[in-house]
Amino acid sequence: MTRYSQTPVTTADKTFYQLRQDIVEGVIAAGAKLSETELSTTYGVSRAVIREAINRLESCHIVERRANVGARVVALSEEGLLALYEIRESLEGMAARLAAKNMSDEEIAELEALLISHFQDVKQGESYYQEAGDVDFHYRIILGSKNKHLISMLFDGIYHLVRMYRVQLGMAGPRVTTAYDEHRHIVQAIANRDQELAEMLMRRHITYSRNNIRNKLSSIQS
Amino acid sequence: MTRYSQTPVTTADKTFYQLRQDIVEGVIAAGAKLSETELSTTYGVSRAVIREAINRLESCHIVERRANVGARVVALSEEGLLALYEIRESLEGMAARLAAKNMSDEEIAELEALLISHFQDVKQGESYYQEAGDVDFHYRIILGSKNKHLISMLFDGIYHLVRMYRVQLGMAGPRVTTAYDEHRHIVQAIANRDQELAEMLMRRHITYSRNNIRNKLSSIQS
DNA sequence: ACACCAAAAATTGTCGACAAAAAGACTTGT
DNA sequence: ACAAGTCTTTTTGTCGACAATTTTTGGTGT
Repeated sequence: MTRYSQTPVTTADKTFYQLRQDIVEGVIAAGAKLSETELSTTYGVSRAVIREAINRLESCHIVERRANVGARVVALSEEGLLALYEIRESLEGMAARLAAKNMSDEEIAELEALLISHFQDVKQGESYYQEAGDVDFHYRIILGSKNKHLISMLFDGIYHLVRMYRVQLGMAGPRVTTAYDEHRHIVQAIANRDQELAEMLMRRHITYSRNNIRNKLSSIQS
Repeated sequence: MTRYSQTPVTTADKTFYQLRQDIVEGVIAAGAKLSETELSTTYGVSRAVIREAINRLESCHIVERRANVGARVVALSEEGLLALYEIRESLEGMAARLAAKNMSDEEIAELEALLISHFQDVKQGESYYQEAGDVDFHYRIILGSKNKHLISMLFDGIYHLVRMYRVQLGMAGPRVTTAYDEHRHIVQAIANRDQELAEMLMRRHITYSRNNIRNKLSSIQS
């Protein structure tokens, strides 16, 4: 499988990945200030390395930086999450459309196989599907778009932010069986090379997730 | 008007903007290697500053970097440009949808006024419309989406790349009068708060541009 | 007590130097 | 003449120190 994962080579790479993980997982709290000197001692690297890592985190929209002042981890908000899902609807809808056009027959076969293995999991009542399975499914379609920018925007940017919300606001979210059906129909459309339908179904699928999340959020807040 | 333009404050900022401009305008050729030491003498700043600038250029997908090897300006290709337009179709379509939902009545009025001033230009046969006017129109709608990520992706990323193609492959492109009509219909849909239609018309508008460009490119190559 | 200004402390921005890795040049052997 | 390996050179990666800016602290006057 052609996976999309750059192995870290330089220490700045490793520090960037580590920092991103620590922020996404909540080890470093949302909204917290990132002191360069403090982080450099914590992670045992020079300030230059920390600076490079922070710069890259800024490009991902995981931290916000003000000149001569410093960087803060972004604050999580309901509207922020909904904005992310608007992007996802747009970009992943297009990804599904392009996947229907550009995926090889072999890749589609693999996608169908993945779906079947998920079906087994769902039938056995495993909750595996919820997180990794869902992500894997979407990953394949995004990769199937064969559009470099699309892939990078979603994998390097949006997805880490989405995960940050998922982890820190605790949205594992069910929707397992219904989501499975939606996935199935999307794959079918892709297999039929029906670009319009693939895009439409994907957009709906994400809109549903979005509404599901919004309901949860408002029920928590009330 | 709430414009989207960060004024450079640190020298790294300025160097980044300067470098980006020089690449977009072709002063530094597409595909060229970016030597850190060379650039630091050319621009009269330290290597650390150059490195930060290059890192930010990498986030914009304007340069590609390989660890321990160096950075190169991206190569321009037909498929690369078409891929950019796929993203634009998706993202700006969503922007138009969100603009129809989120723009204030005042902003919409300003947008209509802008359109009228463009109409004057077109009637007088001015070619002003082609570049700045078109960009301004799209900018307002993107800003009108009120989606931070959407705005950043297009303004900080895609648009500079698109301009790089325009400048270096010399695509000023006519389509003036037809594009004007398309713009008019889009504004009308936004004014009517018709989200579906606004998105659809914007997507068509960009698809037309895309096809126009593709025809030009293939006619050049043949 | 509060507002305002000035000095001190802390933090970010920039720089030059050293370490590590890659690219190029040269030698050697077949 | 060509290939492989080694040494040299060049380039990138990392580090600590200095400069510039912001924040905090402390004092002064009203």
